[in-house]
Amino acid sequence: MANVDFDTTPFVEPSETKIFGTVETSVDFAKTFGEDVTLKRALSALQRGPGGFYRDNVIACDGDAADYMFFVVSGVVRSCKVCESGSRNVVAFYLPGDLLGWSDLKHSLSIEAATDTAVLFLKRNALLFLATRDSRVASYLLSATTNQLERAHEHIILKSKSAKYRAATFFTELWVRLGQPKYLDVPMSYQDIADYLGLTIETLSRSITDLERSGLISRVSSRRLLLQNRFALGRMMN
Amino acid sequence: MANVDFDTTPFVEPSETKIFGTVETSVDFAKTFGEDVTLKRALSALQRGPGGFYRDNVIACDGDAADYMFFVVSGVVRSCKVCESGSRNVVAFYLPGDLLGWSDLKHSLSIEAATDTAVLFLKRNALLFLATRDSRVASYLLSATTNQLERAHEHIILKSKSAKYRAATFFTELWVRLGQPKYLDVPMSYQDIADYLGLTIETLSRSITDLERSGLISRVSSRRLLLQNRFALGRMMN
DNA sequence: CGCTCATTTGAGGAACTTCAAGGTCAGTGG
DNA sequence: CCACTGACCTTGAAGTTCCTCAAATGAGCG
Repeated sequence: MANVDFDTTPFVEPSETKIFGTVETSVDFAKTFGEDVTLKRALSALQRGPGGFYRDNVIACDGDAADYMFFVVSGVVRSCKVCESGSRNVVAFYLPGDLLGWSDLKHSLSIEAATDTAVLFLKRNALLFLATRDSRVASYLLSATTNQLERAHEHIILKSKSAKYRAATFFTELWVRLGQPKYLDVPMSYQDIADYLGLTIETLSRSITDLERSGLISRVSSRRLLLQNRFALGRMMN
Repeated sequence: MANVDFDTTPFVEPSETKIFGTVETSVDFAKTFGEDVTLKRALSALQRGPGGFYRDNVIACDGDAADYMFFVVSGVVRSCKVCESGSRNVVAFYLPGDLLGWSDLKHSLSIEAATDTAVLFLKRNALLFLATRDSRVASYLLSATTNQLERAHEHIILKSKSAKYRAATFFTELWVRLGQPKYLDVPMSYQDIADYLGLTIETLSRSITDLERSGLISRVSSRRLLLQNRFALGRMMN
């Protein structure tokens, strides 16, 4: 795991950053709940943002009051823990459409932009209150948490596998989450991935080289991969 | 990780097993929701059981339809994944008061008794429907999942630490979950713990010996430990 | 081009696993 | 009561995987 310095660059206002849209993002969130106008209005009432963040900007610190939850509009967000020794664990990556920041009182993880991102801020009290009034919101929140719980369980299991298998699984699942594009353009740094998988960046690199030699993936360019034989990846167990 | 055979012993009826109470268990669950009589009645209407299980009995198989959720009344339940190679991952332990089985369609993990247990079966449809009618139920479900999500995140982080640290943390947290008793009577087998921590049983054993030599814990008897210096455990990082 | 930062590669060492054997304890039957 | 058994835990020695440190290569940018 890498020794990292916190990047404490403050919140970047959306107006400053042309790359982040505003209109479509609200729609993006609301569309999860269908076409109900009242609900849409209630949701946009409690949102702030979207906030734009550059890669490695800190969105919320470990220990901060958990007043807000975060809805990813674009880019990739990571949640991570840096321990005294300086080693870092990336606990999860969040893609557009994901909602994060479930802790009650304080965030127990640092929430950071893994790429340039746009993030919607949702006041958690307001959201939870809304859930008590509208069961669609409540059931959305519940299914969001259970999905993330399932994902976390898979992550736990993954961490007991070999380095090569971890890497292969990571890229395959990322590819699926990104909608199975022709080429996998890996959005986050290899250091982030290594910290997610519990490997050093060197071991990750060697694993990728290894996968390439086995003909399972190929490197089109630095961060652009081609998954050659998705099923062979599955067979390569433990 | 151990090569394990599935124990497919079927459901044990409560009547057959004197060790599992019946009356107090319903109360145990209902008290989570306070004294509301209607709610209590609704909850007990959708429960089946409590079912008694002996150690290593399978409560639900990986792949089974997820019709029921499980509420632990007594004992310890584990959820785990056995992969083709025969290695096993224990993903979580559930203690009395915990609710598990959140997956939608199919369970993706095997749910088993880690000790003799009593488990309440709750029809998931009914429970989810109840949540749409009573926001207290909805918010209970949400807080249960977020707690487990937080626990899973800590588990993920733990799996990147040294063997000694993993063992120390495990025993400390178990001790806390069990209400900080004088002696820690470890309820599950060392094999279960090793599979939870992603270690072999040998490495776990060596780690415990190591912790004992460091004066951090001592073995009172085989499964009864005394946490000597809880704070030194925290300092012993990575 | 020359800078910086990210990634790759190599060699040696540490941590964990594997394999094999021994020890402990509770239950069982002589 | 004591030997026998089997399940579970502990210990030792050798092997493997991954990490650490160091250096080289490659990519992106002014």
